[in-house]
Amino acid sequence: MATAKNNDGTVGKALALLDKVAAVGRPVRFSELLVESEHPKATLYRLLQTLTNQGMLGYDSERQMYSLGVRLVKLAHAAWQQSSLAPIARPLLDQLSLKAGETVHLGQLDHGQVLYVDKRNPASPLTMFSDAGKIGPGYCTGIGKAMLAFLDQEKRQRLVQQQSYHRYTPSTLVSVEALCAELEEIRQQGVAFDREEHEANIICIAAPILSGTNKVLGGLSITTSTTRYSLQQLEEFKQDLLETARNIGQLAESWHFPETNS
Amino acid sequence: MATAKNNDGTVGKALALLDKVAAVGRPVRFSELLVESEHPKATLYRLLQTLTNQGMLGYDSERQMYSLGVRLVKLAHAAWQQSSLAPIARPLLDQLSLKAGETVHLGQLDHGQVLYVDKRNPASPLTMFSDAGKIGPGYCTGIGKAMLAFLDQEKRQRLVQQQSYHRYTPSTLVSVEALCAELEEIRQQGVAFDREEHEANIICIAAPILSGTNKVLGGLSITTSTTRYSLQQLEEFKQDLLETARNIGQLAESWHFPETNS
DNA sequence: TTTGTTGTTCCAAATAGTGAAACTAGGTTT
DNA sequence: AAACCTAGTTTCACTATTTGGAACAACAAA
Repeated sequence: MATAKNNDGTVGKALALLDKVAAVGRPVRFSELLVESEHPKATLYRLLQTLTNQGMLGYDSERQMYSLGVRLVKLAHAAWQQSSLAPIARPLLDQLSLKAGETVHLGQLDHGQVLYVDKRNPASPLTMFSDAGKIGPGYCTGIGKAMLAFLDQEKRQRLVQQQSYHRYTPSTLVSVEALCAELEEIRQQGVAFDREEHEANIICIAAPILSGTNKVLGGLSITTSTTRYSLQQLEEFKQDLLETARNIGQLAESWHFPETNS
Repeated sequence: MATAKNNDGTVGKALALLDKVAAVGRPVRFSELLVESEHPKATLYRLLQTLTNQGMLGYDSERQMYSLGVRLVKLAHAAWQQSSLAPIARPLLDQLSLKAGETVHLGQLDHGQVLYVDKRNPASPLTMFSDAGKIGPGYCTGIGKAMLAFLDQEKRQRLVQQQSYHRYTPSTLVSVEALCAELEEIRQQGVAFDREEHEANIICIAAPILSGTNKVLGGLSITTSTTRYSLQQLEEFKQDLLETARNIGQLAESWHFPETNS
């Protein structure tokens, strides 16, 4: 849940508010925001006004509803392009997904969670949880575990502690100890598996994307369902997966690379 | 160029700065921002700090470079989903693009320009933010003209005046008069054509998406190249296009609908 | 009309933002 | 190695902005 504490003055408050509107997921009334808000009426009101005439929020004056604004979509386009691995990795994702014939995900670390930044699906549309901009848990997805495993001790420790450990399926790892052991295993194997830990029947194999100095830049996975592949069969993609991850890392290296967020 | 004047205090300044970083399009140094900034060093510095630890900017401490942050990508996902026609229109776009066998664009109006919010290309499957979030000119694209044509007199007048009228190709309309005449024509026909006005060899047919009260919600186009279709042949899609646009309008109606920005 | 919502405006007090200037850390020149 | 840049960070007194209680408007329900 942890979104931005109120440190950075007005800007912080404004952005927290944006998050709140985003979290609601639909246009929302002033009063609805007010009850959950810690701000007094007037303050909240002015905050909303500011955001609205900045285009970060949209306001439907007939229905008196606030929603996220188009300016965000524009900004995000730029963000996606310059601050994610996605544009760099694009051709390589295409290639990998084509070769494997399965869905490929590209993710980055964001406060211990996985932020999916791209996805490639060769035709057969499995319905599952993902799309660019979506976030997923770190402790029970292939990409999440792969990234966590290769962080340096200190960061890893911190992030492992702050996972929320909800038991999505019977296989979900729900303790710090279990996760740490798993991460150790992953470090040895070089790849991580999701053994239906997040969603029943969905399995994947994942690898971290590392910089030249072994900083974690992101993660890459091949996802499929148990009706089509077994975990053993998935392992056959290991070499291709690792190679692609390595290539993406190198490409990122030679370009620009904002390291992933703690 | 016109984004946000410095009215709304600190938040406004912070967001303007975000835009600036976005505009550069690559990671950027403090000093580089400083020379273009009207703020004194210290102010700019603190602004950047605030944005950075809010996750709106990323900071690479080794290279001392700022770039847009991942938080934007998350927010945008939500924005795209709740504040654009895209999620509603999705299945209809699929259908239309499949039927026509050509690329389909979905756009909304944003300060007189076209904000593309989705795209469907029958050959290569979409990736979300790669194209969503892009902006294009209003006066020389199919979608742009279709939307402008169906605005009410007053808004249309204002937006037509503030177009930038750059001559992209020999066919580009570069005067208020020419554009107004064209818009009149479009209103009569119900659809707009892009006759290689924005890019050589690229043509399209476009229709506005209207609400029940005839407010402009967005626009829809089928794009192709002159090597494959003539304008006359494109016109054959007119009925399908109009029907899809009508359906999207109705769907939007029955859900929520932030009207497009002036 | 009265009462109850919900959204908007006021204004004195408090807070947060400002920016000149001082400082620090690397690197370059003399 | 001392002097001198240049780029980035911190300080601090000053001031403009933000704050929020309370009053106000607009509208609906009783």
